[in-house]
Amino acid sequence: MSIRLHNTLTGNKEDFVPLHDKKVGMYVCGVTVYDLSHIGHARSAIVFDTIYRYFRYCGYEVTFVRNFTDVDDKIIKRANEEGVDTKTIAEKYISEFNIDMGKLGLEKPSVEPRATDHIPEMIRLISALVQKGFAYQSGGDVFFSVQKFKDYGKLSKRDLEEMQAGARVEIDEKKENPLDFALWKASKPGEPFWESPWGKGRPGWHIECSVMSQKYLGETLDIHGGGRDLIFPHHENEIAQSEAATGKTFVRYWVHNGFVNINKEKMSKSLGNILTIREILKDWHPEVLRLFFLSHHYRSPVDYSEDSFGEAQKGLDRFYTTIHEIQEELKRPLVSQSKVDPTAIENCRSVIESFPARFEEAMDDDFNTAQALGYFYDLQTQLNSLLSLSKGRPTEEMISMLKQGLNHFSMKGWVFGLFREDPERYLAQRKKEGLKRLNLTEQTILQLIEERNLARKAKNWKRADEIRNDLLSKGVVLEDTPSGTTWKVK
RNA sequence: GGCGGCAUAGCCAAGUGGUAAGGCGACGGUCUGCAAAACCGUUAUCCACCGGUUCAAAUCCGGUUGCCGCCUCCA
Repeated sequence: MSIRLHNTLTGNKEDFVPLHDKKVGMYVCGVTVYDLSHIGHARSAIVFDTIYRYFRYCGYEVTFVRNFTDVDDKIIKRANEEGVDTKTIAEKYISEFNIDMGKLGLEKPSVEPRATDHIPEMIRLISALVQKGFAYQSGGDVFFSVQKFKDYGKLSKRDLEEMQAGARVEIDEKKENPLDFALWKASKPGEPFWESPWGKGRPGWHIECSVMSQKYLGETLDIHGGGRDLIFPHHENEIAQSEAATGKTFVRYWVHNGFVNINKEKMSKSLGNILTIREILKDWHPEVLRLFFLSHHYRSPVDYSEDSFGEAQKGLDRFYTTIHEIQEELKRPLVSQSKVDPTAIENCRSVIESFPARFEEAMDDDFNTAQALGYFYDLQTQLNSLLSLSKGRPTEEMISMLKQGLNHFSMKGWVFGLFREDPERYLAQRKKEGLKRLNLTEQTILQLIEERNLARKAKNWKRADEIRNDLLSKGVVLEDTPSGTTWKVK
C-alpha cells in the first residue's frame, strides 16, 4: 500500500510516487527569526516532523530541508529597536527556536540552511531570470514580472487579471505591474547589504527558498510544505521563480497545514493573543501539544483552549498509566494456568495484532493521525482489558501479548513523537506539578492516607470517607488497590 | 468584490458512494466496605437546509443559510 497525500496544486489526494525510488526530497518553510516562535509554528513543525518520521518509518530515505529566514524587514526593524545588528537578532532567535524544537522533541532536519549563507546563489538565480526576460531591474531593485510567467496563480488558483481588478494591491511606481514582486531590494542606509550587479542590496523573501531547495534537493522536489498562509504569495512566487529559471516542475506535491486559533479567534499581533511555545510549555507537557495536534487532521484548523488541552492531557496521562501498568505486570511471576475465558483473550489478541496494519492504513491515507490515534485508544482499551483479566497473575500468553502492545506504543509512538518518557518518571512529574498547583506536600497526603488506612482497618468507614472526601475537595483522588492506596491529582 | 475551505451526538473529532471510528462527558453494570481506576454496556435511525444523480449519498451534482481563511507581513 502506498502513501496517498493531498496535493494543494491539484486539490486532490494522490498516490505518492517519489522521483527517485525510495528517496524523498522534502522542503518545509521554516521561520523568520525576529521573535520567539508561537504555537502556530509548533503545529507546522510537528505536522512535518510526523510526516518526516512516517516516511522514514516506511523505509524511505528522506532529505528534509527546513530553512531559517535571517534577513528580512521585520528582523531589521527589531534590530533597530534594540540597537543591535540584524545578525545578533537572527542568531538569538535561531538559538531560541532550536531550544523550543528540542523541547518539543522534533527530529533535526537533514539541513537547516540560512538565507544569508546563500546570497551568491541568489544573485546567480536572479541574474538568470533577468537574462531570460522574466525579471527586470528598476533602480536598485529587481522585480519578477508575473505576466511573463504563464502559470502564475496555478497554486493559489488565482487569475492575474482578476487580482489586478481587485485593486487591493498598492501601486509602486518602480513596478511594471503592481503584482510583480521583489527578487532583490536596494538597501537603505543602515540596512544590511550585499554587493550585486544591481548595487548594494538584499534579497527579496521568496528567492531564498527557490535557491536553497534547489541547492539541497535539486531542481524538482518531491514535497514542499508550510502553513496554509504561505500558499499565496510565497509559494506561488517560488513556483514562478523556480520554474521560470529551470523550465522544470518545481514541486511535485504541495502540502499545507491548517492554522491554530486561540479560543476561536485568529492569532494575531493586533489581537495580542500570540501564544508562544515558551508559554505553552510552562503549562503543558510537550507530548500534550503533540497529542492535541495529532488528534486533528493536519489540514483542518484547530482551536487552542484550556479545555481542549486539558482533554489531551487526560488522554496522555491515561496512555502512560496503561504503559506503566503493563510494565509492572511484566515483572510479576508467571502462572501456568488461568481460568480466564479464552474468547476474551482472543478479542484482545485480534486488536493487538491488527494494530500495525490499521495504524499504517490510517497514516497512508494522507497522514490521518486522528484516525491512527483512534486505533491507539482501541489498543489501549484491549491492553487494559487484558490487565484486568490477568489481575496480577499473568500467563505466558498474556505476557507475550502485553509485550507486543508495549512494542506498538514504542514503535508507532515514535512516529507520533509520543510515549517517549519513562512512564514512572512521567507520572511522578505529573504528581509533582499537581502538588505545586494545589499547594500541598506529598508528606501531608501520605500522612492522611496512613490515618485513613488505620481507620479502614478498624472499619471506621465514616472517618475513612471523611479523609478521602477532604482530599478530593482539595483535588487529590485516592485509589485503593490490592497493593495499597495510591493517590493522584485530579 | 475574487478565490478557497468548513458545517457530523452535550463537547472535541475521524469518515469523500455501501449503510456513522475514537476521545471527553453522562447513565447502567462488574469490581469495591463505599468509592476511584479499569473493564463491559447504553448514549447520532442519522451527518446545516432544500432539490437532484444512483440499486445505494454524511460522502457526488445544483441551490440556500451560517462560519472561517486567503487576496497585505504571517506557520
